[in-house]
Formats: sequence, C-alpha cells, structure tokens
Amino acid sequence: MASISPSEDGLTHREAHCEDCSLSPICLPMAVSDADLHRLENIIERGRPLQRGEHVFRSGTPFESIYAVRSGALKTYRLTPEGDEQIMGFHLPGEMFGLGGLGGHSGETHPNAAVALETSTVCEVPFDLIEGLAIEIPGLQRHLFKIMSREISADEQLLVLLSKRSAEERIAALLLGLAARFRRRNLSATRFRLPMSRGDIGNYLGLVVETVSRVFTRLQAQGLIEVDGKEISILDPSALSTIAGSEIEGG
Amino acid sequence: MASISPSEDGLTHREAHCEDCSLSPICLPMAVSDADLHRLENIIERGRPLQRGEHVFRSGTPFESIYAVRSGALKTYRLTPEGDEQIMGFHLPGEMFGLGGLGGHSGETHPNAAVALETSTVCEVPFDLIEGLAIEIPGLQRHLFKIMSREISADEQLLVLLSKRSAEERIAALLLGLAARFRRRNLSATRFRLPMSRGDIGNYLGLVVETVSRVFTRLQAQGLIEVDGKEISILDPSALSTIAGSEIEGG
DNA sequence: CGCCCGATTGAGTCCGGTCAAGGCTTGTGG
DNA sequence: CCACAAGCCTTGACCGGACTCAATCGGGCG
Repeated sequence: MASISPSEDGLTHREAHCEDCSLSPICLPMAVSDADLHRLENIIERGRPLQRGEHVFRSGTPFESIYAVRSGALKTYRLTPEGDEQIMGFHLPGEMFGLGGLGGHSGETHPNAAVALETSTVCEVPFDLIEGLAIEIPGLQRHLFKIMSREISADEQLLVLLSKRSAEERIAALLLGLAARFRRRNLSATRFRLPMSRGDIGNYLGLVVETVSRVFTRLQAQGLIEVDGKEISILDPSALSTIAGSEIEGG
Repeated sequence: MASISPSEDGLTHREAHCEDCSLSPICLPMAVSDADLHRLENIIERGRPLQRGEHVFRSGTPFESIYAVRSGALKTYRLTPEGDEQIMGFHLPGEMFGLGGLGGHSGETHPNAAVALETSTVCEVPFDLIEGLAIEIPGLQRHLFKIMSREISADEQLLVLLSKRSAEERIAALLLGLAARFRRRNLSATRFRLPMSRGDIGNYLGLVVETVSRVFTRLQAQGLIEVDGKEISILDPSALSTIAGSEIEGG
C-alpha cells in the first residue's frame, strides 16, 4: 500500500519528507524520535494540491485516514438536517483534522466534511497504520491521544463562545485565536490574511454575515483593528483580549 | 499504586468487579475479551459514593485518570474568565468523562471540573496504566480512540445546536438525547427523571432558566411532554423529533 | 412552621436576525 | 480592453426571540 520510493503518479508524492518540512516541529513528527521518523514517513501519503472548494472527504464517507495541513487552509463542517452547513473548525498548516470519524456505532464514517478554503496541500495518514505504529513507538500513542484531547478542548472552548458571548466577543476571540496560531508558525500575529470568507466566520461563530461585517466595522472604528478585505491588522491586542474575555485556542 | 487485593479503606473499593456490573456491556469492558478483563479490572479503582455537589476533580488540577459513571449523574463544566460556569456535558451510568485533560501544552491539567448532580459512584481509571494496557490489548487502544472521537462528535453536535437552533429546538433535542441514553441502559425512554436543574439545562444549552421554564410549559401545553418537576414524560416523540430537527447524541 | 432555593410567570428591553439595496472585486468572454 | 455577471461585502431600516428585571409560588428540610 505504501511504497518507500518516490512516485510521480500525480496523486501521491513521496519526494517530500517530514524532515524537509518546516512544519515538522509542530506537526506529527514532534512526537517521534529521529530514529523512528522514517517509519512514520513511510505511512504518510502526500497528496496533490487541492483547489479552493475541493473536498478532502465528505460527510458519510468511510473513515480511513487522519490528515495534516501542509499548506493553505481548510474548513471542516457538518450538514444540518435542513441541509445547511455548520463549520466546526478552520485548519491551518501544521494542524491535524478528520479525527472525529471514529465515533460511529456501526461502521466508521466521517461525521464532517473537509474542504479547501484556498489552494492547499495535505498529508494523509492511514489510521490503521498509525494505530499500529502507535503500539510500537513510545510517545506516539500518547501524542495521538493528546491531539484528540486538544480537539475536544478546542470544541469546548468554542461552546463557551457560542453559549455565552456577544457577537463582538466572539469575533475578538476568533481574531486572537488566529493570531496565536500564526505566531506558532513564526508568522506575524498582528498582521495576517483571513483565509475564510465573512460568511464562513459568521457560520463558525453562530452569526450572520451582516453581523460579522458590522462588528469588523465597529472594531475598526474603535481603532482596535484595521480591516482591508481579508487583510487584518491587530492594532490593540490587549484591548481585543479584554473584549474577548479569553483567548480561543481552537478553530 | 494499584493493589489487586480488595481494600476496605473507605476510599477505594475493589470488591466490586466489572463482571458483576450491569453496565459492563456499554462501558469500558465491552472493548476487551473475557481473558483480558481481569487485567483491566486490576487497574480500575472504585470510589466511595459522592454526595450531590462533591467534585471528582476540579479545573486546573493534574490530569491522572479518566472516569466512568457507575451510578447517579454528573456534569462537567469549565469556568469562564468571569467566573461563571459553562456546562460541557452531563454524564450518566456507563459513560466516560474527564477525557479532555490531555490537551495542555505544558503539563496535563483538567480544563474542566466534574461534579455530582446527585449521589453517585464513579470508577477511576489511571490513565498511564490504561495507556500501557492499550499497547498490549488489541482493541483497547482503538476503543479509547473511539471514546475520544465520540466525545468530539458529541461536542460538535452541541455546537450545531448552540449555533443554529431556537430555544425550543434545543430543549427538544436535549430531551430526545437523554431519552436515547436511558433507552441504551434499557430504561424507559418515554418517562424519566431529569438529574439536573433547570438552571443546568439552561446553562448547557445557552439559555437562561426563565426561557427553559417557559419552553417546558409551552411544550406541555402543546401536549408533547408532561412535566412534573424533574419527572418528564415524552408523550409525542415524533413531534418532538420534528422540532429538534435532529437528535442530539451527546450530553 | 418558616427558611431557602428552585421553578414559574409576567412586563419590558435590546441584541442580533431578516429583508433590502447598493458597492466592490474578480474573472470571463466578446 | 472593456462589459457584464456573479460573488462577496457593506450599510440601513425594521422586527422579534430571548434576556433582564421583578414578583410569586412551591417544595424540601432543619
């Protein structure tokens, strides 16, 4: 299933290695020793670039792998019975997604769908293979538990946001959360580009686009941020933090 | 750390065994063979009964174990920066809780607190021990992943509820979710006692008590349910289901 | 019995949703 | 190169569901 040699079939690229990847320190490899890294690498499949709007997986399809973002940005969402989407999270380089697919009672299928917000590449990790590795590599099992635990925490952080916070607080928290995640990649935490639309932000935060737009305008008028389309500058992080009440971890 | 022989020190009881527990089929033991069951049992600590209001663990304390409800009911919650609580879930017999504690970046601590809603007993499973067992017992590792995955799914189901649903829809979904969980234990799914207060329900669903109370009254007036304090009868499950849009899995 | 806490009910307010109009950007094809 | 279409975003006016504030009720327990 997974050959070690590079393949150029256009679907799976192996010429890229974790050790060459700048995301290594914050991605899966951080959990394994250099000696074990090649074992991890051998099971990872690196896909071709996805165009904006392309799906990695859809809701209801069989759960087989978990994924890491290599470049670009994606969102995961589920469909409500009425057919409209609810975004569960945004996923930036170095972050993993697709971990919710194991929960089913009869046969594992993805409860969520994952779609690219912009041109993106992802690494695919077949779950049964990494499960096997987790038994053999000390620390990897723990790391997988951690990743899932963190996902739980992130979702619960978002629950607090949706349950108790005003529109302004939600958006302040989102911006600070994104800032923290950019900083983690050694990118600017005060000036960055939002990979998602206003509609996506609203959907994620339980608001309508109009409200998102109005809050952006208001925050800008107060001098806390500067908005230019998807370009965001955070001018007053501490004031924003005061509004947010607490930083949001996930996304 | 964990002695095999029974102890009657008042803090830890070993005289009870999973094989005697009616919850076995829906609890942790469902993941292991009879042959391995005793190995699992040996690491499980069964605590003395908790009184209403007693904590199993508090937010910020070191994460060491995960827990299963043996009897009674509990809630997990986290504190907002302002100091008020946000309930993350209700936990009924046979269900596990305390899995969110692994996510921290520096040292594992519980992000949530867990407290008894009524007199309850819980089984404590030291995490490092079950982690070790998971490496040796096929299926147990997978089962732990599943439990966490299900937790993610449950949280995300709740996110949809909080983000998109009206007060009536939220409460209908909660009632149906509870009904399903009672049914799972072979208890009546149409008549049961709510273990939590109206305030807890509201907190969980992102509503104030008054709204919860009004919705109960309204649903009763419509003939969908019958309310007598904490005693609930579901008179018209399908109508309730229509209102809810979809069943809520978690809690 | 009387206290206390939880639950219910009512009246009034407000935040965010809905509806509607218009502007801006992007991309495509004539 | 320009025209037009299609999204996306912004802004305004209005409305309504849930929150707030407040009073009352009721049940469990000392």
